[in-house]
Amino acid sequence: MLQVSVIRENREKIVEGLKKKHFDKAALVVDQIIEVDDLRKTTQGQLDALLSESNKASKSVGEMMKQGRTAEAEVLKAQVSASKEQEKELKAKLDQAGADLENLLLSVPNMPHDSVPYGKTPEENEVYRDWTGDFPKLYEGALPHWELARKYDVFDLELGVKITGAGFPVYKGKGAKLQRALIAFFLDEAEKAGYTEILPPHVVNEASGRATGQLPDKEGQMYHIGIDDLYLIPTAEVPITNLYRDTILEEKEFPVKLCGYTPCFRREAGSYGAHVRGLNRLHQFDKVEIVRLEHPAKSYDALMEMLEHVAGLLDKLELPYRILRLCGGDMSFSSALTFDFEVYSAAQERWLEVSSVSNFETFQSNRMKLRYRDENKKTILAHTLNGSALALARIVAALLENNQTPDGIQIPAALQPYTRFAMI
RNA sequence: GGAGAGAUGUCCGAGUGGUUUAAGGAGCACGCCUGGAAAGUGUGUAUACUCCAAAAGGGUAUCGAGGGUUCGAAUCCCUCUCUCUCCGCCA
Repeated sequence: MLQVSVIRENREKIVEGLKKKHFDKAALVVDQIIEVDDLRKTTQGQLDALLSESNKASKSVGEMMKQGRTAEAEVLKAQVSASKEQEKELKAKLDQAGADLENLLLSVPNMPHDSVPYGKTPEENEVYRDWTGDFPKLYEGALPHWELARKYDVFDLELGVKITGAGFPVYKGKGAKLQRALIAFFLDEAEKAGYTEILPPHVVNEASGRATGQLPDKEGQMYHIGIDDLYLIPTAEVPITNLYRDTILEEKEFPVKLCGYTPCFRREAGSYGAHVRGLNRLHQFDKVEIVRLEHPAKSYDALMEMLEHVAGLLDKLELPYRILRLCGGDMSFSSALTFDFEVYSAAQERWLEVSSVSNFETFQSNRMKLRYRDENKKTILAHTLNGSALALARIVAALLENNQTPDGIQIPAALQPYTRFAMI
């Protein structure tokens, strides 16, 4: 959520920037925001003045009563009573203006960073760092991972359908151990990089979903538990970032670096088709997430650091990857700048998105009231960032496919201490 | 699930309708004192919105949340949320 003060001061720049996000109503909505905010301000001024008078009068009533000047007190009482109606009206007007303003602000996506390329579709994303190494050469008869799963019995989608539904895989034997190994590996690497491990709840309340930007706009993407009004988390970003909702940090507490493993639940409504076979798109998958809270002046350095952390993970797993800078049209609603990591899957002959690293600047912190106190004791919104480090299912797909040999599937050296087997 | 108690500032804690402008204590910050420290002592120490060109300084709201009664509510009433204790159930 953008701040009204920022919108007021940078109207033209914001309208222009939001074009990148294809938010066509930008000019109109920005004008509405300013108009409603003006109304809110004048109304509050009127109400405050009225309340101030009532408060003073009430105090006088108390004094008069004490001194026994009851007749005078009664007159004053009647006066204050009379102004009540007007107070009520102004209060209602103020509440309405506040609600209208909130709704307008919630409808505006984050301002993209200057470096974000124009473009609408994933094809228009910019290749930030291409893969310069070799691509795996597979032997004759190499299989896609869903065939490999059958051959080596590492996961079973049909069993998942039986007990839950489509998109909920059951991992088995070495397949299950591989999941566990990857989670432990990713968490250990994050710890080495200075991230504190968090194991949060896997369901969150509405306030949390709102703060990180999943609600109200992306309601249909999350599983909702109606009986208790809770949501299954689509990513650990939601509970972990929300640990700091309604918090004022001291400047010296930066940077806050957190990581956590959670399963992720996504309804993925409407995304069915040729590219969703096997582990490519699931309703439940495992992921280790890194989250950072940063001083605004340092958030882009932090973003680059996170980028290198994720790159390091893929290097250690010996997977070919490239980094994309997302264009305005492919970025999420709440992000200011996003880099995606894609791993090349040789058997499918396509790139698979395995990580997304984003700077949200103040978009989330404004919604969640996450601030810090600067040297002048002023409270200022912090910047929030997060990235997948990494999402498991597609990493598993790529590992199975790229490392297959006629004798089995080779486990990368870095992972073997965790799997305690070298081949599947 | 049943019964009871409770929620006050950074923390502890007083406060049952009007100098509460939230007592007192602790913590923290700055100063005095000291050779230095402790002790002592003084001052300060919430958030949001808003007025003012800015600063200084005002106004309004906030005692778990929302509503109500009243000229006036931390205090009385209603609804909700959460926490604790005991019992029941249970990994």
